[in-house]
Amino acid sequence: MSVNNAPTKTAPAAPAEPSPATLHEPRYTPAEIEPRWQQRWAEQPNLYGAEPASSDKPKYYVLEMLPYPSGQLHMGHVRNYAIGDALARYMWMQGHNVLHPMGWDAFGLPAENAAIKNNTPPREWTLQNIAAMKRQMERIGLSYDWRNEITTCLPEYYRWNQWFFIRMFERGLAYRKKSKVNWCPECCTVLANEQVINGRCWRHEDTIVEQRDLEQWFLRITDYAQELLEDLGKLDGWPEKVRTMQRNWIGRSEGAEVTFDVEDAASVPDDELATRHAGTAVLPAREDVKSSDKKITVFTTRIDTIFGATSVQLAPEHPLVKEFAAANSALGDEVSALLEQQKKARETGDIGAIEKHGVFTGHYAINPFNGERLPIWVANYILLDYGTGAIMSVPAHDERDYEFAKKYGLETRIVILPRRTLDSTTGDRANGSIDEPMIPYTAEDSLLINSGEFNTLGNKEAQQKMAAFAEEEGFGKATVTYRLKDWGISRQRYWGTPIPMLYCEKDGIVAVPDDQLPVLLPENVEITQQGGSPLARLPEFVNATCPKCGGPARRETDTMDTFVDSSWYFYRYTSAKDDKAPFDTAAVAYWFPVNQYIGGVEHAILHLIYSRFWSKVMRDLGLIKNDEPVERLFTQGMVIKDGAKMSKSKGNVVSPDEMIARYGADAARAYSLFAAPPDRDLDWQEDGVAGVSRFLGRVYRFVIRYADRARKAEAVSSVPTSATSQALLRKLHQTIRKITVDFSGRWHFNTCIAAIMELVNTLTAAETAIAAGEVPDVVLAEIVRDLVLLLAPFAPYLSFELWEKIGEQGDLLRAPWPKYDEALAREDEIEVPVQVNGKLRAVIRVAAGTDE
RNA sequence: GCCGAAGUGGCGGAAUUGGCAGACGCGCAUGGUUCAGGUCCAUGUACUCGCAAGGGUGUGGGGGUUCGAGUCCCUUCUUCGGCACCA
Repeated sequence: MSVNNAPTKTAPAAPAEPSPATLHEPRYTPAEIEPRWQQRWAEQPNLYGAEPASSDKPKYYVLEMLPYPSGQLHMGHVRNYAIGDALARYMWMQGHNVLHPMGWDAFGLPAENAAIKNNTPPREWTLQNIAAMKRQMERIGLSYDWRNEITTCLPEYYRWNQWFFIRMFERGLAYRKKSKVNWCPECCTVLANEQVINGRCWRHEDTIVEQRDLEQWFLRITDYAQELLEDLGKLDGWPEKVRTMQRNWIGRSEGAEVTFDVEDAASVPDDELATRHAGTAVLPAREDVKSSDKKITVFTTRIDTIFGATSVQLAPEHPLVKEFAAANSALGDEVSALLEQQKKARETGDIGAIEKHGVFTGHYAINPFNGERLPIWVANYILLDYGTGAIMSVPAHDERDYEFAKKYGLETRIVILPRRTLDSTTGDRANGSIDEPMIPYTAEDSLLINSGEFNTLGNKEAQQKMAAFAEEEGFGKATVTYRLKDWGISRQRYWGTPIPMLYCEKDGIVAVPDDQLPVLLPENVEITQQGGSPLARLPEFVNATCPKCGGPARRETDTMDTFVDSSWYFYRYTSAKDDKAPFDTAAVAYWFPVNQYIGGVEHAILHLIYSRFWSKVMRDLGLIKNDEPVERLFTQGMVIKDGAKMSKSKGNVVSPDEMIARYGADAARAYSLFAAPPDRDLDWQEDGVAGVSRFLGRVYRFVIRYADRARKAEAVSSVPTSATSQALLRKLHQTIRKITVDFSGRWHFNTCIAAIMELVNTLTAAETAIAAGEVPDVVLAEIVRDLVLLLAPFAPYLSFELWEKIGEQGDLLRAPWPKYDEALAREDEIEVPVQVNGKLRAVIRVAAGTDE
């Protein structure tokens, strides 16, 4: 309606009945109700406890990602836990035996930073934060089984990190090597590849990660690359987005390695040497030219194009480049420049955009397939850490090689043709017939030319035959390369699990024996921001005895990446008090896999790939039976305010405490479910919380108003029906159906809560009829009772309060979820629109169930 | 560049299978209740023409299939997320 004519408008205002209900009604006061129930729940420590494996209920393990104890819950946590809590409560009510645990990812850098800033020991700071956050969780009313709470920074937990580490060491899955590692100058420690995002630290998005040469401990996750990739196919309860991200991260690529000999320059006749120039030309095969002892192995996915190779390209850091540069300082300088460009590109994050530069080394490599000698170049776009750090360059059939060749005037040789080209030009393919504009021609469905005995083969077939040929001849083989690298877990920091290793002059690297575990993290450590492991400054920690020879040994002073802690924590929840083993294998066999895991998508390729790896290792150790830890994964969206993720730096943080103080925990958590579907980003609007709070108030008053009638209702065999009670029951059963169906998979809790709102709107609209006695007490009792049950997963405080008010004695959490009756939910008549030529012509009413 | 998700009122979002687009909530408007209000209640609220009855237009844009399209097909634009000289 238009609103600009208010004066003339006569409001229908059927003199609003002085609604007796509104006069002296009790008000909904969450500030009074919620603490009272919180107190009562606290007096029943086993309220949300899972039953043992002997339970006759089907098991259901619902898990939310454990938080880092920063000291403050934020709205992202509240949302995450509200989703999990609704599910846990629903599953209990559906008759499942539910494990719903919580713990603390308690090691990590912030504790050390806080220690420096406030002069508080990391342990104390962390434990205080845990206590504070636990209080917040209890205030929110989350249904955790706290009996199996874990805190990863306590020795009872981290000793098992050490135990696992030693098991992996024994099997060669943990090893030490010197290599280039990512160094965050802000964290003063090494980072895993997964913790580097566009060349920046995952915790410091403005800090460029440096490369350093360090000796570090690695876990051989690459041993499981293939299985990690394959088993993604089994995880159909995971979001496709996460599976794709992991697939990309593992980055499998099939191809071949081919080893090129490097020509011995001394064997080249003088007349040829005189004609050599800038390394742009391929030199023909010559019997009298000998190989040196140097070799270059290249990785290629297109061995079928090897006859088209016109140069070999090395990464600036390739070991052979160092040898070449040692004898040629001018080359050394140019290579340094190339390396500099590559580093810079990595740091700025657009390595794909830098201009290609290269330099000719003056050396030639011999193509083992035809004896041709290819100039060896160094190029800034070749990465040492992918493949072999060396490639064969085929300008006619690779975009990058083409670009490079064009810039430096290298030869271009066509060795594959589109199949269709050959259909029309059946005979001579010797010189090919690709038009210049078609180059680089990279299509896979093609045929070989100019490739000696491999001519006319299809390229797929050629790839197999050529790799097989290389293997027979001993200069290559088919191989698979992964982008995934081994997981570097050494951290030069204090607040983490000590790596349980010793260095003995006589016996070398020795594991700490199991009976000496845990290697305790010392408490009296001075923490500073200066580099180097803080533990190295504690002689009483460093100096140890070799368990093999009894002689002096030096203790490892690095600690483990905190992602080790979270890689297996959910197994420990099944038996957190076990002091003989990381967990009770029988309990794990009962509870695993986790039925539903809920957390943020930011862990898609950190925690979620590490923990899959860890599970597979534990399976191979014989500890567990399951191949995968998590059956279904749900990634909830972020909480946004004013268009940006809530963060202190942006100043748009909404504190859960403040929301709870103002509207109550029920309203805050129900709003976090109502404002958006859980997998999407949620735009926080405080007025919306007020709206949900109003709704809860309407529920409260409605139920209280009829609590007496509901309580006194007596079951009767036949209920007199009226149109009103029919309509109300229909709406009720439609609502039950909607929410039940949604819990089975779709999880659009926003529409579930909307459905309850609709139900309440329908009920309030019928109050005149109810007052007039058109709805029997039994019906009213059913409606009121089911309404409270429907609300229980979303607003537990209010539900418990009303449950008691309507005279129920039993535990609401274990009360059976209401069943819907299809017959009652069905509409008697439905309206069917009839359209002709796009115009609505009529709406006809037909009995429900009428066919088309 | 490649892969993925999403574009619907003033706002958050509904519309599991093609069937009256805008449920539910916020906001806003009017009225009532109230000493007061970050209270409660009622009614209205996509846009647009019209005093009204009533009409027209509408789900990022363009085309198509269909009696009927937010939904299916083709094409295109925009936003967000991931990967990226990966050989």
